[in-house]
Amino acid sequence: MSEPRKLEVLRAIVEDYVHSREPVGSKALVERHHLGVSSATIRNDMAALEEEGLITAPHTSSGRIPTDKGYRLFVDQLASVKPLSAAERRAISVLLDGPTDLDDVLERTVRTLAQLTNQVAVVQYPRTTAATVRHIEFVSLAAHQVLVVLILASGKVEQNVIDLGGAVDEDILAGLRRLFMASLNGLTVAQLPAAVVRIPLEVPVAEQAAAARLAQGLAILAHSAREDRIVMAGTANLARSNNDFPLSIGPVLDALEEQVVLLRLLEAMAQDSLGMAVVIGRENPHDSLAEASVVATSYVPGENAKLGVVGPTRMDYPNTMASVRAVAQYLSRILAG
Amino acid sequence: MSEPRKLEVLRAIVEDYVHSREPVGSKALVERHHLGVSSATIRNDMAALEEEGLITAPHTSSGRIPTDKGYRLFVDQLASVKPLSAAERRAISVLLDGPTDLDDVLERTVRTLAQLTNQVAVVQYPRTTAATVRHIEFVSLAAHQVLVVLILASGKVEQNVIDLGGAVDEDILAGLRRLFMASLNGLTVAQLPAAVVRIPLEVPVAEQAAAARLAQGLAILAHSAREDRIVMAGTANLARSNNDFPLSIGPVLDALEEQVVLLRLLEAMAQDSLGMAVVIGRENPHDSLAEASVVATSYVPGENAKLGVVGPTRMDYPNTMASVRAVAQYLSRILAG
DNA sequence: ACTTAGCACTTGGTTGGGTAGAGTGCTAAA
DNA sequence: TTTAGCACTCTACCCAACCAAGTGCTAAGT
Repeated sequence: MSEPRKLEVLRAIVEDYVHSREPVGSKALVERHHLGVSSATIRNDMAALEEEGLITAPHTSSGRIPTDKGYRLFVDQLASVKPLSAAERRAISVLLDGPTDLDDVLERTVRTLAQLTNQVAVVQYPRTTAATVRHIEFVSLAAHQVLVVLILASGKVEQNVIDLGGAVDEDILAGLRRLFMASLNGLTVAQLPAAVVRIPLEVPVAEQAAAARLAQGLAILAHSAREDRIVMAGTANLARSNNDFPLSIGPVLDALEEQVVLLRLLEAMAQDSLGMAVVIGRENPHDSLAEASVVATSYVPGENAKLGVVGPTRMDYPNTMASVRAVAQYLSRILAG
Repeated sequence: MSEPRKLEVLRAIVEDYVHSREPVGSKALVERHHLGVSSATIRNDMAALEEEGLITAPHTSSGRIPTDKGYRLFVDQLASVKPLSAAERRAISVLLDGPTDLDDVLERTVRTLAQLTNQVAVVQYPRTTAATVRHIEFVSLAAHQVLVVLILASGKVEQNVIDLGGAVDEDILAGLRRLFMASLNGLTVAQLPAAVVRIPLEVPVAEQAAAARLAQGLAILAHSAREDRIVMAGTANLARSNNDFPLSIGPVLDALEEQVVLLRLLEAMAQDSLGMAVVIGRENPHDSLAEASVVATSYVPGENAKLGVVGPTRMDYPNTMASVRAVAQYLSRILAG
């Protein structure tokens, strides 16, 4: 019994099962893949693979399907990265070229990825904890109301309306703005809250109340700027691809709506040497994703903003990984440009 | 055969079917509802109702289920508006009290509504076509790059990074900003594009190229500010409530992701005297929602920003309508305050 | 030491018939 | 107009038989 052939059998099982969604038997295998041996030999190999926990039989005397462990070995050692077709690459570039507004680009990215993979696509917003303050603006709206705008070097803009508690002269507001800018310019979002509380102490008593409110407004903005967000698309694909397995889609939709779960998961995913991260079935910490796999990668090399797809464990890993990687590369190129 | 009793029978059928999800027969009806007549009489009434197209029998000699027309008559004439329970009202106020940042509030609103109705909830952003320009800001980022920020009276902030095509002095940029502000202040978003194109003609030749780029950037922002958006939550409820009818959820998810469909639908929905709008099954223009109903209402009396839920035609209309109305009232109170 | 042919055995899915239950429509009487 | 009764019609369910696919094992072949 040769080790290489055993792995070849595993690969064949994974590929056939992903394709047909039905347990695959020894006879069908030798027919579809021209392994030069008989079905009996394959049966022996299969018994060995089952022994190792890489495949399993849903019922006695039915074909085999890969286990999570089997998929794991497949993606780690057996999957060759298929390059995307020209049509696919064209689709990506067409869909992603255009205005470079962050929201816009991420929106189109997630749609493209969903369409490309026929699965649920998720894109995490670039993390802004390390982003520095680029600009601060106070805009008078009504007598007491001021719109506080915080612009970060990453291009992200946060704003909120606050109440000053009393009328404040335009000139004073402008002066305060200059003071805030001078004190905060270049700080990271993480540093801002600590720095901002000291500012009111430096202004004339008459302006302290207003300055304190502004400071608090900025602190809130800094806080919400640090919040991670994800956008997603393609939830309908989930319903389609799993129409024979409708039981499991509820939990998955749940997990997807609880963005925190997904964010933590993306955060924790370890990437291989090529930067791809794959979590398969029950490897996942969250039970509701027990029958789902996540394929993700960072799209900005330094930071760990990620993007990826969520689909059934029985997914076409090579193609999915190729799509995820390609989209990530396009996106990082666009954001860098 | 009395007309009032016939309607009573229809009401009973709708209520039982919504509750049990199974076709309801004459015998079961007389048992559950103490109508003072025999099952044979009910059968006669049912035959009449079927004649009128208000109910239908899935198969010969099975119970009856309401048709879209039957639901329509039910909501128009038979449904009494049940007040929410104290617990429900408490849930709403707890969930919706808090910061009044627009994004935040709408997000919490949609979650609350989804949880309350166990259906998919949608909330449309307030329309901004009529919003006027409150403030414009140009922020230098890199040598050629400027962040253009457009702030509307509604509190909405749109921003985008544009490339000026060449270096521009800070002072010149400030001057341009004042000019733009003077020309555009108070205009509506709808008027902005026409007004903005004339501005570059009024500046020195040396600044015209930059002014033109800025103008175009603003026009784009105005355009995207006019775009309507919706937020939604509770898609998992769809999977849960329809677990016996998994076929139809794919199309519905599709329609929900194509926000345009939903926006147009909300737009077109006619409201009754109480401000509630209900579209039932095939009354809906879009085929993918043929088995779904939409219950919506405006949450800002003047404008037509709407909020509502999407669910199976077989839904509990009275409770759903009560929830939608209550949430809308809370939301408008919060936004007004 | 592997591989292979052959065979007995297991099992899920499908088909057909038979039955029970729920429900209807109709007729005739109250 | 209502009601009781009855014949009729479905669907859902169960059961048996059967088929197809697949396995594990043994014994023979290389």
